[in-house]
Amino acid sequence: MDTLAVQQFRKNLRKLERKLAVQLEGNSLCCSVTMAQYHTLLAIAEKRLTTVTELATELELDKSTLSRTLDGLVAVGLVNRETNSCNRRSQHISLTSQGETVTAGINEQWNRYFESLFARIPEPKHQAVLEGIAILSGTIAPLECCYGANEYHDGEIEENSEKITVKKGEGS
Amino acid sequence: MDTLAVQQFRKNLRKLERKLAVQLEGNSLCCSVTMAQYHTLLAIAEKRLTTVTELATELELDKSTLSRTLDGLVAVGLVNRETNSCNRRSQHISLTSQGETVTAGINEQWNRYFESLFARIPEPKHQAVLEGIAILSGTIAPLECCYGANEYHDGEIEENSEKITVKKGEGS
DNA sequence: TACAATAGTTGTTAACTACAACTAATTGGA
DNA sequence: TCCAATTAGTTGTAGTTAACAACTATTGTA
Repeated sequence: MDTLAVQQFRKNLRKLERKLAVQLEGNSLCCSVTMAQYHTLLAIAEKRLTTVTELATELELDKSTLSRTLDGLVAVGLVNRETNSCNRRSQHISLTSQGETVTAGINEQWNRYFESLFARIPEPKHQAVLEGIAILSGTIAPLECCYGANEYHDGEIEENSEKITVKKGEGS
Repeated sequence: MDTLAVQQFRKNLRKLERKLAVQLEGNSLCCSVTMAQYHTLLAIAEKRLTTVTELATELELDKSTLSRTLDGLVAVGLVNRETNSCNRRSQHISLTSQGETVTAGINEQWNRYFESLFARIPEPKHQAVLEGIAILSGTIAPLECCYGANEYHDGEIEENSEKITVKKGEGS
């Protein structure tokens, strides 16, 4: 795997990443659920009956983050959150019937979207797209902190600032 | 393209999306730039000399969002932001030499990461991954609002709430 | 019983984003 | 020439997503 191919791959992945984030996620609100809610609904639909901790592990999010996402979904009646009577610390999380309807609807919409997307890709290339995403999604592992080498900024950035960000709305 | 294949594809893409967002982006901070800054630096590096509007178009972000991302990068000396003397409304945006160093370093790190990632994928599958991402990143188009059909929630969600979210830190 | 572990929530902070309203500069007519 | 429209960018504000730390409540264990 030569560096040039990796460079081009990174560029494409970056583009894909931005498109997923900006073009698709940006529009998710119009379907009445936010992207976090969408991911959560689909994860619950898959498990059918689950817990906060299990969902957080599945989605690789902090329990607190998930707890609040569930707050929203429970508040609008898409998710049930019932104390487990066998272990009153834990909760049964499941979709309400309305939640199932909405999740099914969202699924249908996205299926249509991706069907129309594949319709714009030449038939012989379909397999590469399907397989490529499957392999990649199964292979990506957490990036270790400053993977490989980080010498370049130890003496260059740190001396200018503790943190490369700037408080908003406080300057001047 | 049958629906079952699309379902599986969506599931994988969703997994990839989460991994990119949570596992990789979540760790980007430790490399001294945030993910938004990283995307912006790379876009500037590609253009070499650009403007706020051009960058915003390229990254598909609002000008105001980009303006603030640039604030941060300028504040730490990675980006130059100079008024264009020919048109004093616009600005020349470019990397400082330090910005180039940092960007090159980030590139190197990510190249190493992806090289190690490809090392974990069987050789004959490399082409499918490269091609699949390239095709997909070139094909994804904006999702039209409630693409296809949205009948299912017009009478089901709206009657329960104006918005499927809940104000945080204000309830009871 | 006291202590540790587990499950989940709340307080707080921060990054990222868009939209609306704004300033400043430029362009194009009347 | 002067005024309106356009263009470039910034600032105010608010919403979504997320993590970390500290907390309550419950269960398990020595």
